[in-house]
Amino acid sequence: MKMSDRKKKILQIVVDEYINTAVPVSSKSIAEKHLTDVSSATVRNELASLEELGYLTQFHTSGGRVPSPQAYRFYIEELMEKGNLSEKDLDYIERAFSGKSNDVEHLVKSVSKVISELTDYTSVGIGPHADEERIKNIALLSCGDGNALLVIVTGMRILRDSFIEIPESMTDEELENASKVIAKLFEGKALSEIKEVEDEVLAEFGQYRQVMHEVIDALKSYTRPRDEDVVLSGAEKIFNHPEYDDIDNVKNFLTVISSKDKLAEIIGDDNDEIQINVKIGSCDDKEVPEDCSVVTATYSAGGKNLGTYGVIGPIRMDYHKVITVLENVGKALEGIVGSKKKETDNKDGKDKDE
Amino acid sequence: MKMSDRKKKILQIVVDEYINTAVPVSSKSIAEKHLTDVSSATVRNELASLEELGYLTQFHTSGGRVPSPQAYRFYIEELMEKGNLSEKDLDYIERAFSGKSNDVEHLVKSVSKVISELTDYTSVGIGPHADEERIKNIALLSCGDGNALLVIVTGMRILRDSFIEIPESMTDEELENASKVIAKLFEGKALSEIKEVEDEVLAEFGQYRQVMHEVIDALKSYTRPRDEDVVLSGAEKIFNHPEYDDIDNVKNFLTVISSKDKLAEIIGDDNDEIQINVKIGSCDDKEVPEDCSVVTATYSAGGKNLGTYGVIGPIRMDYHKVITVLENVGKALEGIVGSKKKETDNKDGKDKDE
DNA sequence: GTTAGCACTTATGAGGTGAGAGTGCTAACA
DNA sequence: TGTTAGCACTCTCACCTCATAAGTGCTAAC
Repeated sequence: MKMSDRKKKILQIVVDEYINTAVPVSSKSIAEKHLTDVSSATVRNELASLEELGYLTQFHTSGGRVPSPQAYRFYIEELMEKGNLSEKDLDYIERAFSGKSNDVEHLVKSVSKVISELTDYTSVGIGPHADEERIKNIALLSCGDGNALLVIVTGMRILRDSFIEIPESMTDEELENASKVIAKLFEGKALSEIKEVEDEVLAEFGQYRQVMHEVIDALKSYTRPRDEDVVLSGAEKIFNHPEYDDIDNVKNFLTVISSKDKLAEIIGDDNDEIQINVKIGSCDDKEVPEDCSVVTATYSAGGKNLGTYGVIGPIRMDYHKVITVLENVGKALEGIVGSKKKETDNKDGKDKDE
Repeated sequence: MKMSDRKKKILQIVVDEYINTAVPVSSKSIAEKHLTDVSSATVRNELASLEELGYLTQFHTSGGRVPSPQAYRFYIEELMEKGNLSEKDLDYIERAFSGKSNDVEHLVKSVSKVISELTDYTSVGIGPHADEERIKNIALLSCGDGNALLVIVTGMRILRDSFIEIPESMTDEELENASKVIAKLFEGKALSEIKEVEDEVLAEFGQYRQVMHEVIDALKSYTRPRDEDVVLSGAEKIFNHPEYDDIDNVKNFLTVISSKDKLAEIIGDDNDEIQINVKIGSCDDKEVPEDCSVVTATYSAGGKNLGTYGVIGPIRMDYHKVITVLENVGKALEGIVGSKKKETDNKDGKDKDE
């Protein structure tokens, strides 16, 4: 069966209406409010046929129709009317990101918060993979009790490990020297390259091979994603949506969002090439809880990955709003981080003397 | 009216029973299960009198009785039977804290997790005030783009700030020297003492006064409590308790626990001298949400504050279990951190050369 | 292809009922 | 004076019924 224009129009009305009201929509209301030139009976015929095509479902015979996941997908891809945010919202984004430092933790938190505030849904953010970050500085700081703190600074991110054990015989001065050597060795390297230079580096450290081993292990550990990189914002926002008047839904939802692992899984395996990715519960992705929808975007600026951010909420989500917010936040980030990047590059150019 | 022994006994039965079953307890069940030597009518008379004293309330005439907050308080102070944890639980605690590093973030997280797992309630932890921490090491690490990272290491805690701006004219070498001078200046000082030495320190830095200003500001900022210090564990655990089958209660609860500020307020203003502190919703503390109860303990080891930890849940809480867990975790921490402290002290002694 | 009309289905809410649980009170008893 | 049996009273809860409203599917006519 072909999708006539009228079918599309009606489907769009159903989805729009349902997103706004959360009430199953009836043929009568469509005919009265939106398609005044035909009768409810005609609409009814169209609805029946849309149902046959898999776009609509009914809870019970007399309950109006509700869009299926397939309908949402079609809506997002073809039907949704484009439009931008209000001045107020754009302003909010602008102000939120002005004067932010280049610390990745702050960035992830504030991006996540902005998205949650503007969309009125719970938002999740996960920082960029550390793999490709290049080491800017690295130091071993003595703690005076047989331990040293390993600090690693990269372009967008400060990493640190718990303490590293150092031999009792190692003096503060030796530690300092080791620190300098290590800094020289690793400066400019990406974390993903550590493995490749491992053997070479170890060879240089005859006496303090063990310390170096620990340092390398710590560095390698940062290429794995960490719980701390996952940020949640606006968990309480789900209560603003009537599907979460039901305790079981809340339970389900809360169980998922209280596990950073699960969140990371849901958000994480995005295809980087898709700018906006929509996963609808159970049908697209078995990690996404049933009855939930996840919309994510992976941001980057100046060729640098800035992490993946998104919104998690009911399938009946205001996709238009959410997608528009995600797009605009992306643009804003690109602008701000992009301009910062430029400054940095210039300075780097000046400073560099190799 | 005086509290006869029998009244106490009956009150204890009511509280115990209600904590276990969450069902209002009736005179009949008390007479049948616990006080077989008197009739339900007698119990009824006692219950009526306990109600008059303010220890019990009824939702409706035929609904059995429920303990009032006052009853819980009395129960905790006088009636509750003491007893220790099972071997299994003690083992769990033991294992959880073995091999932990002295990084405060890890500590707070794992303590909070252990408490939540063992009590089956949501747990909150807040790290120790940084005020009294003594600086062990401090460094400025160049990031190569007009910024430097300030890293501060203290005994129990690693602090770090976002980047600090440094003058363009400052070379890496100068920065390194400044870093060394700063380390010497502040080593051994408590964060709370920064203010006192501020002027003196600034005087030493003719050329790079501005950098020093930023460093001092950053240091001072750490004496204020920060959101990041508050940790939440087992939020989903509330669903294991029937009072949270009600959506409004869940909403209330979730709204509170998703704000780190609110959590800090609830947990934070403990009197340090009280080992275990119980706050019952609205009657003890207006920060604690109504219908909620918060039990906290402030831990310390070797004279060092280790933070405040606790449990938040329904007023009908298993106080005995919770308090026992908190006590045992406290003891375990004291043992472990205490022994670590000793090691550290010895080494410090060796190393010190002033 | 569209429409009016009508029978059919189902949710929802009001109203009623009986069982069950628990209490308060009273009068009798030790 | 404390304890008890007995009984009337209150309140919840589950269950049923019933009327209503909303919405559909189908059919026959346009």
